[in-house]
Amino acid sequence: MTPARAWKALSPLVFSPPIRFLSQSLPEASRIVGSTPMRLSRYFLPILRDTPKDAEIASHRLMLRAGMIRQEAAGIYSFLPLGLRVLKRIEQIVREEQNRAGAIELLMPTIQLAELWRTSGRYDAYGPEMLRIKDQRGRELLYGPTNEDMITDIFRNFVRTYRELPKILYHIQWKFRDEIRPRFGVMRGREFLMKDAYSFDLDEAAARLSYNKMFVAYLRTFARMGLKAIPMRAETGPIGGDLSHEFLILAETGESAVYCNRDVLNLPVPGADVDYDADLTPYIRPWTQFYAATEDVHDPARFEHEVPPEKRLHTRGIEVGQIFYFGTKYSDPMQAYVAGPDGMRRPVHGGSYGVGVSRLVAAIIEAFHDDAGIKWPEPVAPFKTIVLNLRQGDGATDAASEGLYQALSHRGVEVLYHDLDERQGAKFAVADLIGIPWQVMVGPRGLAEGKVEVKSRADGSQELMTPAAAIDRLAG
RNA sequence: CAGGGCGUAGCGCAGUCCGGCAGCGCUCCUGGCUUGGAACCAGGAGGUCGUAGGUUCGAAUCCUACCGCCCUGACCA
Repeated sequence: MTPARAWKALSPLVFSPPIRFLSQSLPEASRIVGSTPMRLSRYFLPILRDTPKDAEIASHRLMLRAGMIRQEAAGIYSFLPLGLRVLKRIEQIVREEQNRAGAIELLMPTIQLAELWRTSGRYDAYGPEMLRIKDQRGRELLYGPTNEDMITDIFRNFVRTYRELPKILYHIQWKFRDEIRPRFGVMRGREFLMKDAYSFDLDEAAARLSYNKMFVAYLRTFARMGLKAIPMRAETGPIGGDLSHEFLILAETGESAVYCNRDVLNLPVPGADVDYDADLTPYIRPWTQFYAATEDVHDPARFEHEVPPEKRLHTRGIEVGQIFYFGTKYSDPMQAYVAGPDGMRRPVHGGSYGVGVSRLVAAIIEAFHDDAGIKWPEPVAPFKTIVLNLRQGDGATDAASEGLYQALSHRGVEVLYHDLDERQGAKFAVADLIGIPWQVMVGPRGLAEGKVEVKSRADGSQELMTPAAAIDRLAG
């Protein structure tokens, strides 16, 4: 049947309902996974009242208590519904900024052939932290700890000429590194979700442009999550040069000691309108002109010479991203060559750019929490608002809460409705623990004046307003 | 991997030294009474004491081996 005949075959009668269905479901479908409104009585949120003894740092403790994760083995976790929502939000921000910078998404498998790693010479070089396995035919496989080898293999199979450059390819995939000692929950798990991008350019000068794109994309990515991530000069390994930076967020519980000039904390982040095809150095230079280094590369003499005493900041940080240029490290042994303008084949210059997506969930909590629980920045929060019915079972309160929940849902607000038959105190505690940015408290006391109370989890400020005003505020 | 510690109910723990009915708090279930920061009262459910072997009339407890998990370090997103 041709498309035209198929069209005619559908009578208006049967055709119109699907159209209406489609138009209604489109906004819904365009949302990210798990982003629908929810009532707690139907959700799966296993809150832990006591602190599990295994959890030492705040983020690990809070993720377990808030029912975000469950440990399956050392360094291996299930993401429960609430945790998955946050993970997906972070992933989506990373994705959007990669796309904005011109990177192209693909998806490589978690399992790789040992043979591939032998062609790059890394199978034996990589240590015991690489999980090596065999299939039933005795074929040697491995659970990928990274994907440079595979992406280089993909690239060399399809790209022959400099005319197709530059290219930045990325994926967001689970990886496994059999760390000697996993710890701190998903902060340093063995299995972890990572965005890794790989750039391909004809020479070092071009590679530097790709590097700059990722540099700017990372500034934007972390800023969108509410984080102040500081690029710090990092060790470049055997390649040398100045093209490697680690992005760290400052936190007392961080694993690295850091030294920097306080002024980097107030530098501007490029806006969404940044032109990635233009010269990006004006955006980058301010970030690299100030001293900022982790202990590995810290130079005390330089630090004291370049940074006035009152500007010196020595604290700890959590690495959430890393970018570096590695030249022809993989393209040489794997013969990933392209023809240049002169017709001569030469190895492409590569770089790789990682973001620890699952680690960011924990890192954000380290940056945003208090004694009562998590304080999610809105862009990564599992829900934007939580409606607390303070007198469950009371007709007027139930009706007002339900109405608020429905109205917020219809306005597209991601709302969690706490409709369990619990006392207010318990509901407040849960709301604070799971860190939803806005709490709307609906109780007899406020309703007597026709008001509900909107509370900010971030700063604790509260405001009485009519339900209609609350809806406008939260939907705005 | 080295050093240290821990495996007893869903969670947190006592009991192990000195072998003798498997306990406490929270959670959970039922009912009552309550209602602005994890109330209270009453009743109830829930455990192959990490696994295997050994000693013993008898093992959570003593012995041996193994497994798992956590902490510190070196390593790492």
